[in-house]
Amino acid sequence: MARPMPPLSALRAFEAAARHLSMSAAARELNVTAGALSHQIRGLEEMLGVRLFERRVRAIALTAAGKQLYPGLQTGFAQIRDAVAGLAVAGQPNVLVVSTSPGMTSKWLAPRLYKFGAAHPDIDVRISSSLTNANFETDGIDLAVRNMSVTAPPDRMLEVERLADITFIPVCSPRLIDKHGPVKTAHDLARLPLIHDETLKSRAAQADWKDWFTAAGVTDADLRRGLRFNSADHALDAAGESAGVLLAHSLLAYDDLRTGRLVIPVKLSIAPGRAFHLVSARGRKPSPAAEAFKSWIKDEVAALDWRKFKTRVMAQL
Amino acid sequence: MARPMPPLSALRAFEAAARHLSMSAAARELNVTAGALSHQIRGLEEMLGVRLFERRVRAIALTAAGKQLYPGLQTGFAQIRDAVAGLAVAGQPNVLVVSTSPGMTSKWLAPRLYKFGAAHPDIDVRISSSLTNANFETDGIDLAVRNMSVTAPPDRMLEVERLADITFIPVCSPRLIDKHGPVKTAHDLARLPLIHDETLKSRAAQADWKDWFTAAGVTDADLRRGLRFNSADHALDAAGESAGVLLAHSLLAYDDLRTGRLVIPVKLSIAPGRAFHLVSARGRKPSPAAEAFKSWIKDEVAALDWRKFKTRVMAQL
DNA sequence: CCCGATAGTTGAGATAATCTCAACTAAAGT
DNA sequence: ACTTTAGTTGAGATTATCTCAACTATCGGG
Repeated sequence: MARPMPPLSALRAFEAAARHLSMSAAARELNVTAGALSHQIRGLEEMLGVRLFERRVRAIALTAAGKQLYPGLQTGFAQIRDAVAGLAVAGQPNVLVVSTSPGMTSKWLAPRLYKFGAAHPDIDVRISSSLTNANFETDGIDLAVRNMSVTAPPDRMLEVERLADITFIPVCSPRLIDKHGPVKTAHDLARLPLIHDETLKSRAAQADWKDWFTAAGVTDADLRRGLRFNSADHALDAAGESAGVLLAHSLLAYDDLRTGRLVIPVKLSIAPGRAFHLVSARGRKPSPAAEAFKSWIKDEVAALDWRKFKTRVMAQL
Repeated sequence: MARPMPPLSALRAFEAAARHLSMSAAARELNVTAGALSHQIRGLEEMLGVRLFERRVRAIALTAAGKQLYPGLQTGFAQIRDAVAGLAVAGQPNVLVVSTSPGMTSKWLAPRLYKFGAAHPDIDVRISSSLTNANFETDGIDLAVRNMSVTAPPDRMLEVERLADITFIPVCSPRLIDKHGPVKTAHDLARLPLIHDETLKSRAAQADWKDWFTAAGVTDADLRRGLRFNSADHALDAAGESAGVLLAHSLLAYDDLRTGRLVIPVKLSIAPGRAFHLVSARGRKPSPAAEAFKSWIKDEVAALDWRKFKTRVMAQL
């Protein structure tokens, strides 16, 4: 026989009174009068058909039924409070929530965040990683790093600062070249297995292998073949595993290039007219944590040494 | 900055709508109009200062904030409901309350309970499903099926019987293999999207992908990526939908393997030294219903045919 | 022993939270 | 093109929750 659920406010009244073993203390906690709690609990007892408290004149004690009911309610209400409190984190002054793509997160930002942490031990940075743009109004984020067109019209709701221009460069594992023989020209490259990074493909025009080969004057490359990924980090990992040659964001490939895990087989690039941008909500006063982060990330970008990875930009798209 | 607690009825409205992803369905469950829920949730969003749902004209979807808030509320309200329900049935001789995890419930136990009902029509089995261990003293349960270490020290308050050893096997939809190409080795598997089942992660050491890849000799798999679930049934459902490859409990994956919805792409497993156990309160005379259930579930486990799903156990953790 | 303080209860009425209803928008289905 | 459906919104109705005041009875201090 299933009982109908009693009112949640009555259950909460009981839980608080059981925890304090005092109507008065529970009333203070819940900002109501002891009379309110007394009514609530009496009503609960009538509905459930059991006595939950033994009343003494100036004290209350749990009955066996009350002892049975209390722990599950205590845990349940605690979890509800924790869930609400967990959401509150986003508004805390020393918590900074930065939204960016998984590719940018795992291939460039995450490996550097320890430096920010060292420089600003008082600031707790949380990376909210998703393939779609997070919403400043609804998703509790403070800042975003986004891949956007450099000619995008201003959005009245957003402050946007250009951070790092994007070029697309072919990258592959040196082991791929060992396996397939020397690669000197775009034509040579066309016979390698290709990897396609299709991040954003459905939402915005992106440069891809077709653009690269066209700019290089190669018209007969078979672009249907090859692995396709919808996250740049997965595509870069596949390239690192010799799965093929990837047309990669230079910034995201940077660390793998620096370690030698990836090389640039043909030093020709295309510039799609896009850049990573720092984005925040217009009108919202930027917090010191957000200002510190912006300053730090600009320094990190400025500190990158591209001299060993220069390419000739064949086309400005 | 701690937010004041919002009204419980608003949180309940949100939880029901989030669970159904439908205002109409949630309204039916709560016996109110969709307009009532719409007002409650809008008020909750204003109070918390975040959007919890993205509104489409005839549908709603959770925002990131909504996804963050929902699980804790869902668990919290489930525990409150269970606590009230537990009070209702305690003491009824032909009611048997069995506590276990949602994964065990929906992926293995529930599909078989009709057999127990057929064999014992006089016994009313109630499954109390939660992610945390229920308490025999307070939660009104008669028996539990728990994932425990096989070397756990005896608990003076509990009778514990080993039921079914746990191995972790990689499983995925055959459609994932169709999409990504042949998977023959652990290295091959490393490039598939991963699914992480984080049930129990915060409470007990669990085997995970890191353990599996390490045992397989793969040291460069990127384990930060992939979907994460805190309930095995959700993880298995995602795997069935081709979201990736999951390191699953063999027992919980059994039915999906048997039907072919899931396959084992690389037949390598790890054995974490854990097993499902039957647990009851020591000192309490076991009821005939509990004895019948124990006997039945042992028979069900013994009847499983693993011949088609053999794997090589790479490591005993 | 008396008196004041304290904790809990109870009934009546006030307050405000919650709900229904109707009208609306706009996408989906026929 | 029309109908159906899901969700939203404002206004007003309903009812759950609350306060208040009066009460009971124990406890502690003088």
